[in-house]
Order: sequence, then structure tokens, then C-alpha cells
Amino acid sequence: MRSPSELTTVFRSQGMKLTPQRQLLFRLLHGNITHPSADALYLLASAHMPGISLRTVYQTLNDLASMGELQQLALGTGSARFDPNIGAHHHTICQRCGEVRDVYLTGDMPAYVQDLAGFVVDSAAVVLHGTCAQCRAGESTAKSDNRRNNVVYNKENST
Amino acid sequence: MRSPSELTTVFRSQGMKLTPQRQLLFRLLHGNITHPSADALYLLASAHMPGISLRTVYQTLNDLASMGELQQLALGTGSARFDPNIGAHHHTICQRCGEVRDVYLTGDMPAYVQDLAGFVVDSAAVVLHGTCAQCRAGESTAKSDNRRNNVVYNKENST
DNA sequence: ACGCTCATCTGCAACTCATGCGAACAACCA
DNA sequence: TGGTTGTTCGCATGAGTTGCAGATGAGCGT
Repeated sequence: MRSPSELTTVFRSQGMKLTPQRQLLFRLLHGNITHPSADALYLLASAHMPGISLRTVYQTLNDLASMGELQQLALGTGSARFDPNIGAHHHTICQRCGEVRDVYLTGDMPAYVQDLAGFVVDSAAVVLHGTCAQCRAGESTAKSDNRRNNVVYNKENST
Repeated sequence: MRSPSELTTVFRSQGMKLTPQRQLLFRLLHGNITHPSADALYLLASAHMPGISLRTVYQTLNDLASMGELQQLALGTGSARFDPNIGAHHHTICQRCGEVRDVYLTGDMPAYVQDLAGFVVDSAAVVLHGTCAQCRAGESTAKSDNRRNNVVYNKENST
């Protein structure tokens, strides 16, 4: 998403008001790479502005998301995660600790799809499930050997 | 997932009982390509067995999923979807009607990932968002031209 | 066939995440 | 400074899912 000062301009130009709550959330989200949930952001915001409402956090996140300043992620972890990085990228999610990180795919995309049956693709989301380095360090390293390393997938197709 | 008769054997061998409710759900799920939600499956099951409980449907779906017979999909559409196809495949989801379909990626995977920072990938999920043929047929075809066709993504990387 | 045992089913309550609503509030402009 | 109007806040509500406990019935031994 854009910087807090840029967002100030954008919001004003659309007849939206620049409240202290919004300014705080802009600052807390800008450059934030933790993919916070609404609740996590609420806790963080509460530390800076006691009394701020969870409802306001949801409202602002939805506003930013519908303006295209935030990406809303449904990773199946219970609550939605928000990502101020709106460039083309994808995510890893640790099955042990739940941490979400941005990743960038390289290599020769595009990949083609068999039999789209007239479906027109707008966007693609890739989620890599696995175990992060910190969590692996805290376990016996033996069983991690039978896992695919650094590879997204080998051959697809089966049933 | 395996056939209803195979599941019968598996369940019995694990000390689990073969109730009429489970047998019905096995039949309704086997070969089902509609990616039903728990509620959708409940409605379908109710037509065959009035009085079956939604709670039982959830229970059985969770059992099958934890046994690896079902894939549980979190597509951000409110409720979880269940897919008896547990082979390596991915999904399209129509932003208009919500329909989920299986797709198979071709071309020379693997795609490599920049800077996994020690993260070990277990599995990858690709979700293609877009518009299905039926929904496109029901709209003016003009605006669909500026969408990418049949391409998962072009170049990745940005911020 | 019968009865026993324990897994399962069912209905309801509870829980999580998210949104609708309306009154109080405050940012912005004249 | 005062008025307008978008915003905030707290509560109620809604969707989706799970916990719980009593009733039920599948599977086993006899």
C-alpha cells in the first residue's frame, strides 16, 4: 500500500476524513510484513491508542482493501490476514506456528492450465504449506528429509 | 477418496462403526466434483435421509479429512469446501457464481522460489480467481477482453 | 437371537470471526 | 466558530463451526 502521507491525499480527495484512528492504522500497516489479522492489528493499535474500537479496525481494513491498498488473504487459519504488499507475490504458511511470509516465484512462468473450459483467469494465488526454519530448528531434523525442498511441485496430474 | 466399499473396510479396521449416515455420506461424496460445503452436503443428505443432523455431517467430513480421504479447501468464500479428489490438482473459483472446479497444471513445473529462508515446502495450493464460461455468457462480452486468458501469471516480482 | 458395550448421532449451547445499526462524535469547509 | 457529514464506537446480530451430554444403535460375544 502507499505511504501514510500518500494515503492522506487519497482519502481527502475522495471526500473521506483523516481521523487519528486511520492515521495510526496507516502507520502500523505501512511496510508491515507480518500479515496481521484484524484482531492482531487491533491489539497493536490499542497499545498506541487505548480505546480504539475493533469495529474501526475492521472498517479501515475493509476500506483499504476495497481501494486496492491492501490484499486480503484467506489462508484457512480462522481469520483473514491483511497484506499491505499488493505487488504480485505469493505466500508461505508454516503449519506449526502459523507464520505467513511473502515469497516471489521465479523461473519461466507462465504455467499453462489444462482444460480451463472457458474460465478466464484474473489472478492466481499460490500458497506454500510447510514448516519454517525456526520451527524446524526446534525439532529433530530427521523427519524433514523426506520432504521436498525448494520445489513447489514436481509433476501435477493424478486423480 | 476411496470408494464407499473400501471406506467400509477402512473404518471397520480402525474400530469405527459403519452407520447408515456415514454410508450415505460416503456415497454422496464419492466422485462428487462440486466441492460441496458442509451445509450443501447436509441439504443433499437430508433429501435422502430426513432427520440427519448437520452435526453428523461436520463430524464425518472432519473424520474423512483427518484420515486423508478428503481435502478441505479454505477459499475465502465463507464456508469450507470439501474435495474428495485428493490427487495433486488445483482449483478455479468463479468470482461471480462461486463455482469451484478442479484444474491440472501442465508445463514444466517445478517453479522455483526465491529466498525460502529455510522454509520447507510440504504442498502447494494454486487458486485461480476469475470468471467461468457460464457467467461470461450471461454478460456483455466486451469487458472480458482486457483479461489474461489461459495464463496463470506473467512475470512475478514487484512490491 | 439376545444383550452388552462403546462409538456415534442428535440437538442445543457456545464460540469465533465478521458485519449491521444507530447514537455520539469529530474532521473539514464555509 | 458553526454546521454538515463522514466516522467511531459499542452492542446486537449473523454465519460457520465445534463442545457437550444424553439418547441411540452398530458390532461383538454368547
